[in-house]
Amino acid sequence: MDEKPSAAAELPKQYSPQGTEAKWHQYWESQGYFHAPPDAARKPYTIVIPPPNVTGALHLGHALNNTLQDILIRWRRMQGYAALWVPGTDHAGIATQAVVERRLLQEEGVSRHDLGREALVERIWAWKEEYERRILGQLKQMGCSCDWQRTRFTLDEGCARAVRHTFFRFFRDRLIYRGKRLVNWDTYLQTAVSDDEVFHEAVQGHFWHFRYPVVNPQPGEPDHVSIATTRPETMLGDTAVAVHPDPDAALDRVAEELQQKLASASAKERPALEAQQQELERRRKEVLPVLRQLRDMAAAGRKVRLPLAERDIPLVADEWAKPELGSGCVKITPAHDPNDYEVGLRQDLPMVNILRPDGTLNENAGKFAGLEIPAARKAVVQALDEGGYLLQVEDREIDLAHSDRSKTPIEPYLADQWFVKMDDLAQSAMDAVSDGRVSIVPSRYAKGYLDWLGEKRDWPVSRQLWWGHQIPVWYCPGASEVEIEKTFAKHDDVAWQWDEEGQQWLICALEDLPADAIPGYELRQDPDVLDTWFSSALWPHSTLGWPEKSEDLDFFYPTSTLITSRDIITLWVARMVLTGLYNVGDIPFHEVYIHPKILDGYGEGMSKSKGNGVDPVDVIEKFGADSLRFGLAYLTTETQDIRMPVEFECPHCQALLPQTKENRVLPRITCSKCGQDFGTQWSSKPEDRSLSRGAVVSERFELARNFCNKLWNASRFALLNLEGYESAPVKESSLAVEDRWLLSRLSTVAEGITQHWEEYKYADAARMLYGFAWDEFCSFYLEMVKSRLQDPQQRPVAQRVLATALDTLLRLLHPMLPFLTEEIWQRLGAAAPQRGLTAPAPAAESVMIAAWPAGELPARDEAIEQRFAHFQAALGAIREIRSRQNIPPKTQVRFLITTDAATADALSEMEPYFATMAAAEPIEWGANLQPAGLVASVALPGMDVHVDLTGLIDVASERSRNEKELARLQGLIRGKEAKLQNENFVKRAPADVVQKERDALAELNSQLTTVENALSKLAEVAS
RNA sequence: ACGCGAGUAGCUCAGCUGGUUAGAGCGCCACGUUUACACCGUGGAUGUCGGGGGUUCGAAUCCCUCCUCGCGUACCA
Repeated sequence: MDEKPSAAAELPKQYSPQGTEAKWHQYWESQGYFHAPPDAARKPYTIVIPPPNVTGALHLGHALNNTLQDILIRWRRMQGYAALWVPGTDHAGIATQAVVERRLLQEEGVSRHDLGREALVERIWAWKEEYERRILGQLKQMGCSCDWQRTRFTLDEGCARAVRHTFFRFFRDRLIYRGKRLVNWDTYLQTAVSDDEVFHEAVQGHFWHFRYPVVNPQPGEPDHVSIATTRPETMLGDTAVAVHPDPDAALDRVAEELQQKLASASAKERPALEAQQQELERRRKEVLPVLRQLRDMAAAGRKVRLPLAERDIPLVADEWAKPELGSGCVKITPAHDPNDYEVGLRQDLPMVNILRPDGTLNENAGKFAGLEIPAARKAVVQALDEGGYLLQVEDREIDLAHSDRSKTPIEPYLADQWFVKMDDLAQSAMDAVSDGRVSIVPSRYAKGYLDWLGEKRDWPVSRQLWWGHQIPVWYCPGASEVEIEKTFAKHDDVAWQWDEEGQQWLICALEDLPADAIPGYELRQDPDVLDTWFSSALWPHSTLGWPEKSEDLDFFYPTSTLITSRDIITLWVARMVLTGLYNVGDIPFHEVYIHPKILDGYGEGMSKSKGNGVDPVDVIEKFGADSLRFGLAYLTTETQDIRMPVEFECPHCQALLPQTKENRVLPRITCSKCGQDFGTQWSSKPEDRSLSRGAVVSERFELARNFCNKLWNASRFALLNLEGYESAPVKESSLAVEDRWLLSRLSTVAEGITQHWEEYKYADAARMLYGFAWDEFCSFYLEMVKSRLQDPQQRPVAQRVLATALDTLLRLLHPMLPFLTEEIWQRLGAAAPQRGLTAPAPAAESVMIAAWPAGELPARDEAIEQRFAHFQAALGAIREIRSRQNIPPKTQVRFLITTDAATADALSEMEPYFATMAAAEPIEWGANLQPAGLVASVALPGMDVHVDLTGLIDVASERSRNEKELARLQGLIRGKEAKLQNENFVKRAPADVVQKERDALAELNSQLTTVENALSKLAEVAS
């Protein structure tokens, strides 16, 4: 016969995600499912993507972040919300410029200054185009259901307008100001960076002790002061030496604190504290008198001689000098140290800057001018030594500040910068979280947010870069206020302030001003750009149309949830809250969910520079996007970061080679299996680059891949058995036990998953679906429905339930496994276009827009679930006996179950399934039955299962098993008895708990009897 | 130094509003090709729940303390 193969028959045995994924993404896009216009008939659900930096391609951290967002968006969309997910990318000012500059230098030997501003920015735009395309492509490959029509970029026109308006409003409201401040200076990139762009790293350094001579020492006075530093070259910028104004009181306070500590110290801590105490006493005797003298000398306006610079600098009395440390005196370099800067302000000291922006010393450094810092350091130390000023050098580990972007040491540097005043803005953002308008999940992260904002440190927003939003301020030194007013009187989009420090007008405008805007003067725009977080801070409202009036903004703002990682809670989340409140008058989002970080197998964060980063596309190619998504969701628990051991996959033989700290940065690796070489991301030489590249993957996605395959095959089974399917309402009475059980379980699971999504319990949801689909749907339901599908009488109902159950399961799985579920949904649609039990209806054209399961199936039926549990237990017992007795799978066994009448009744209905699932047939079931002949037994709560072993028994193994079981039960019984004999327990524990223990004991005793009986029977046989 | 998190089976992790006989996946052992699936099936072994103290009738779960690891923040003349 020439049969036409059905769609189902073509299904391969293994699910292969390659090919199907791109197809469905295209389909969804062509159907317009991703687009979410405002829709008054629906409730809004909005997420704005944390825009990935266009510095490079996405890694697994992004994959996690975006998977979690897509799961929520798909789920809410199915629930009927107008679910909008706004995609986009971030220009990442300093980071991107640094990457491109480095590239230029490496490949063309060209610096930004060689190229010029315009050309460099052009190059960065080209880079941005390339990586934006790559990033958006990656997101699509992952299945992200963003509204792609709304794709935004923090440097696009809309964002530029939002930035302009915000800056202008800040300026007008005097929330933004310009001033000389000590900033973190990156001498490599030649820009200021914020505290948050700085990381600290311990390096080996030295601690130098110098002496500064006292000018004209009087008899009895010290002739020098001793100071110490880790950065000797800064002494050229010293403008004072400080001593504590009341060293006696300060030392007393320290002594008192020490005393307190000692009082509560453990024996182990005591010696160290006592040593400190002794040191303090020594200080009192030896150092304190000198400090008193110096304090008095400071009060008298005395000076010390600064060597090399040959300047006289004052002794000042300031609390910053700690009498308990070092010599008790400290050099003050206001222009190059944050603490000294504060002292400088307090004491009204001159601030001598000794650096040029490029990190070389300037003319203030005298003969050291032009040297780079390391060279200057050496030269200064040598000169001091030669002059007899060097007292001592110690080796010391120094926690040195580095720029996050250039990885070079940060120099504190005095520069003109723009700042945003944080007082009220920060307070508003704190209030929003304190009063619960914005809630942070998990809540423990709220503390860091509040602490950080609580410091209310002004936000330095200017960067000496070329890639970013240029500061919309024009300088005009000469004009009078009258002239300015005359020019701009009719413009409410221009505001101005007098800059006292710079002796010039600062003119801020919404639209660019021409250089000749004020007749007779030349305006010059500030060349700096804004901190990249300035535009990111506006992201939730700028992407929805602000500052224009916009339907989108009205409908979708505030957004629902922000999903991000913990390291940008302050940098980004806090600032979005404050700008949202300031610009729009409302919070930007109701909830912030903070997800775990992905670490490698050694517990280290993933990064490009470490070489342990994983490209999600590698994972997708090996395991499929659904496996990537499910695997990540499965690992997203509330407290644990995600440990992800990383492997290279040999491109020749597919062997997985564990990544170690050593091999992960090699340009070429030899496969230990096949002996062939392959390349890595570090390959740069032509001979390495020509090798095939080994993908970097992790075996932690195998669980998800296997799960997908399992689902695929379960569906394959269903589809193979849906031939001749016809939809019709199914009467409840025609349902089989397993149908009712499965439907009850589906209802329970649907509720559970909904709850988990509401609470961001990704791992719980994934585990629940994994367990349900594998252990219940596949291992039990499908096995049980097999025989009914063979029976023409029962087949139609079985098919209808099967189609409906699979339909529901697919919808529950879809947010996590969009591609696989769509693939099956479409095939299911071909085989069973109308589905449903009470009122079959045409299935949705795509699972993506199908309704989220809620209340459509019969509610949970505890009785049937209980009954089923008995069946599963009995079946398990028989299988266990078969296995331990080594009974061949095809050999039929007979069994007997003693249990109460109700359970026996329920079990007897399941008779056929014992035959198909355990090759076992019942002898009898009921109360008070005694097994005749030789049996193997398992005692279960509420029932004993005996399998007739005539002619089969392996006595020895049966005996040892039973003896083990006997001992186990006896142990449990002893524990329970002890508990129940404890009067306190019986008296104080709640009655139901006590009763539960009594019941459990009775149950255990009955199990024990069964085992004892079995053993005595075995003894008879043996003798 | 302070704050947060973690320490549960060989590995990676659930469980922690106190009351089960402490679970899962991988790995391991045995059996198995039963017509959806070997990316599979059936069964099994494996844990003084980091150490010590306390609260309680009862602690993996609460409190104190110590140890180890990770992260964050601060300071370091």
